[in-house]
Amino acid sequence: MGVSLRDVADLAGVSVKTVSNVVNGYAHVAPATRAKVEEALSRLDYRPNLSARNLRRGRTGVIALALPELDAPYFAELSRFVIDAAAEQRWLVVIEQTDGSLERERQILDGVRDHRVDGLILSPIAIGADELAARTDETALVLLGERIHDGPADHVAIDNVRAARDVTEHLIGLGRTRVAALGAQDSAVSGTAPLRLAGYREALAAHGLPETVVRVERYRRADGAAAMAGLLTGGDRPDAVFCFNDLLALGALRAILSRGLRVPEDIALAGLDDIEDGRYSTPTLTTVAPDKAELARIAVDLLRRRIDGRSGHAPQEVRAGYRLMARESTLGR
Amino acid sequence: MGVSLRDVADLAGVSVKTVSNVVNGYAHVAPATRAKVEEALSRLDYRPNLSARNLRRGRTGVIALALPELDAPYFAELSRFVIDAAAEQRWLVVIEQTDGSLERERQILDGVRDHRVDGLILSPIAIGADELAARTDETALVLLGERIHDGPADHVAIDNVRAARDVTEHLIGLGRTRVAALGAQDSAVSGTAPLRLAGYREALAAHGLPETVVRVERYRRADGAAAMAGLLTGGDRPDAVFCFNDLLALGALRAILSRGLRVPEDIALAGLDDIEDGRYSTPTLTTVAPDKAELARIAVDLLRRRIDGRSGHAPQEVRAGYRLMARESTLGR
DNA sequence: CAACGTTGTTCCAACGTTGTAAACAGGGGC
DNA sequence: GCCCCTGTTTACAACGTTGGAACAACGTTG
Repeated sequence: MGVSLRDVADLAGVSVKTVSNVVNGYAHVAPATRAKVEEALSRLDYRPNLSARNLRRGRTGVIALALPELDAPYFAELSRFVIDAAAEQRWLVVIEQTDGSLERERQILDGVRDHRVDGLILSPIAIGADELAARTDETALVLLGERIHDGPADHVAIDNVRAARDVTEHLIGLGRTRVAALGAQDSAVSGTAPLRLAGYREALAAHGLPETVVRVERYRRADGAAAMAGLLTGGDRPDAVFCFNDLLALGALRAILSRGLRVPEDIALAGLDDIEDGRYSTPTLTTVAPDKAELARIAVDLLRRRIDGRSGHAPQEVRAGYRLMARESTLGR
Repeated sequence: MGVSLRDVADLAGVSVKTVSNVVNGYAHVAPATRAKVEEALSRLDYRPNLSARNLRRGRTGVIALALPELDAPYFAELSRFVIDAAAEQRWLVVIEQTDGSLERERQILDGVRDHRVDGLILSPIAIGADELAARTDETALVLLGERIHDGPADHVAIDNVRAARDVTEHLIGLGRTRVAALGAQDSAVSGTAPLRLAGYREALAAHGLPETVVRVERYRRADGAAAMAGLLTGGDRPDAVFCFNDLLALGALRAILSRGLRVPEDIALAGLDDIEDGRYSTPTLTTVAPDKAELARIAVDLLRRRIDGRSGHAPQEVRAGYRLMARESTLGR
């Protein structure tokens, strides 16, 4: 093994505890002693053994971030911010991928128990509020990016309903009347899809326009392309499409362009997430930009409070900001 | 704290060590005893405390993956595979982001996080072979995606020179004669850029064609767009461009299209990495597809060997496979 | 100058686990 | 009936750390 407190203590000619005190910044250490110890510390290049420290303190200094898939750009971008925010608390972040499967989400929620992590930030897809409420484990938990009403855990997200309504209003504001929604899901118990759908419906209802809703299995480019292709072969072609995330929109864009139609002239297109790809597509993609840094910061902050002291008992519900980013895909004709 | 071996032992009426033996699958435990213990284990829902186990065993069960930035799609996709491959070894993966800064790479190599991780997979950008060789830390290390000749550590990558030559040959094969390379770098001591540049040069030289090399600061879409814009305002417009990664290519694509030029009719375009974005851009992007799953698997495997037993002493150099993916951006005219 | 408080340091125990070695029980061979 | 062997179980120590009690040294106060 490496250098231990005992080694340092021997070299400095003091007790192990004194070295520990120096390392931990305990106040009452004589300057001379402190100097001796610090000299020894740096001579030996001492690094605390964190397994031991954690065993003693009952903490691991590691939190888990569980999300559907790391290679979806939105989650990759979000992870980056979470890692950075966690680094400020001197936490390491391990990433778990659920693939959106209920199985995996259960497993992770459950497996958090083997004391490997102090807390968990979960971006749930499949699991329901009731099941979450029923969990016995007491590990700190923060839900990210989904709204489980009156949920059993702290939760941070943007206002999905309002964001969806804003985008839809934007499309309607262009003068489009056949506005489709792409990205509804059958399975999602409590995901964001129903919320975005609700926002879409609110906007259409407010203008007395008819709904067209297309379902998808997952939220990848391929799903967007396939769904869009279906929409284009149908009789009544939409003149605007709100995709529930940017990947779907980019897939849809591809499907539209490859059929010789134009965006935005023939079909205006908008997404949600503001992934970087959408800023460089042709045309660039109108979208909603959640404040990812804020989401991450809040999530880590909530987790810190839960871990530190019981931060009040009632689960908190925090909203992060977002901005509508109008780009080429919804320019007026 | 949670349930410990002692609790289980008390309930089962045996010693702590016997419970430990059952948990660890030790052979010589009487069936009756084993049954009793297992009953108690499940009654109490025992989970081993990994801090304690790791302290005892001198392992943490965690490896670090250090890469420039998680939100570059290539690294996000790669991370996914690394996490999956590590999961098979029952390792958790913590991700560190270097932002390609020498500072951060040093910091990570040196402080490999105290004793927090058993090994490190590093995708280096800035650090040089000499400095790597000089490192004192003995944590297992595998380099990923870069070729440091006769390096001091295990290393896995695709054959960047050959891959770059293949792409360039492909462009030349279309009948293009003014083939530019986009993505050279001044700073990189030993990055992939010089290797890709070398491959490009080999191909051009073989056909007696002139070189055009454009440098970039970093490998993001914005850099590709800016560099391409520069290339287009110059006098002698290229009729084909090999970008050193897909992000650069997508940025370049945007720059070309926004000037009213066509791809591939006016300019054929190819990248390298095979990120998903390039499969859905319009036109779709010709690229080299490194076998990311294989890269990850090999990296984890090399690391496992280093960690387990001293796996021979000579650093290994392993090549992963790749495929040229010809897509719309290089269709014949 | 004795009692006392303050400051600095050490000793001991404990966190939960597992390797080592020793103790123990039962069975077979003499 | 004794001994040894095998199989099973246990006691103990140790991994490196830190909280708390104990203790030593010192200066202050009555």
